[in-house]
Amino acid sequence: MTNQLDSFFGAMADPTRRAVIEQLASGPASVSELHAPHQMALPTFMRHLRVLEDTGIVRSIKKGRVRTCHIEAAPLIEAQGWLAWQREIWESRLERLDALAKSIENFDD
Amino acid sequence: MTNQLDSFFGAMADPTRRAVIEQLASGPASVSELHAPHQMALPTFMRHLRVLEDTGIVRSIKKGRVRTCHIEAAPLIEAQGWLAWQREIWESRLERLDALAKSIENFDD
DNA sequence: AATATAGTTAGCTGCATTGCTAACTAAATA
DNA sequence: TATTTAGTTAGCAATGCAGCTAACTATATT
Repeated sequence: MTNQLDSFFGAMADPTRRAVIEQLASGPASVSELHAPHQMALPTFMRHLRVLEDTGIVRSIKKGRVRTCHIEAAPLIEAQGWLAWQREIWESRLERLDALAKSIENFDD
Repeated sequence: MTNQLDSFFGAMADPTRRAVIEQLASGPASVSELHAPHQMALPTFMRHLRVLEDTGIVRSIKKGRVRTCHIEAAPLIEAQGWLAWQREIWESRLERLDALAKSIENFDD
């Protein structure tokens, strides 16, 4: 019952992790480059990175002593799809309500 | 620095809460109706509802002894927008890379 | 060979979250 | 008026999460 969405939304709940996504959206980066903008200690930051990797949002390859990270599209697209789906349902419902309201208005004629 | 997105994604990280959203997408419901599909004790469930309300995803009105909940579009739309924005950035980057790859291919001519 | 750099592992702390039960209020129904 | 129903409040226990430091490995650089 526990969806992929669980870990995805959990991962995105943290501003540090969202910032990492934003940075990676414009291209791959090393751990140090990703860490630079953030105040926190490196091990703490690494934990955030690992959450993103465990969720499949980020992948990385280590070459020499540098680990390069890049974004993985699928989970973000899936989450976006879920939100779009929800939205579709409630918007179509609102349209029906709207149509109902209009049909009631017509009683005035 | 703590965005609206923080609490939104945090709220959506829980499957119970996502189920509530799914249920509410097809129309308003009372607390009992929302609680019915879930095993957990009512006070526990109420806490989930409150998280959703605090985040602004759900609103509710109490009439008599019944509290009726309904969905609030704005936060979901905002989150969807954030995801779409990220996607746009990395997709345009991938397109540029693709164009670059093609221009390199042309050296064969 | 010595040093600096990049990342990693282990382990501690404090706070938030998620579950529970018990006991309560307020409104509807019999 | 007594009882049932709907929701709420208070408080406890277990767990998870986010932060830290200290100490370590492996790769470049001088």
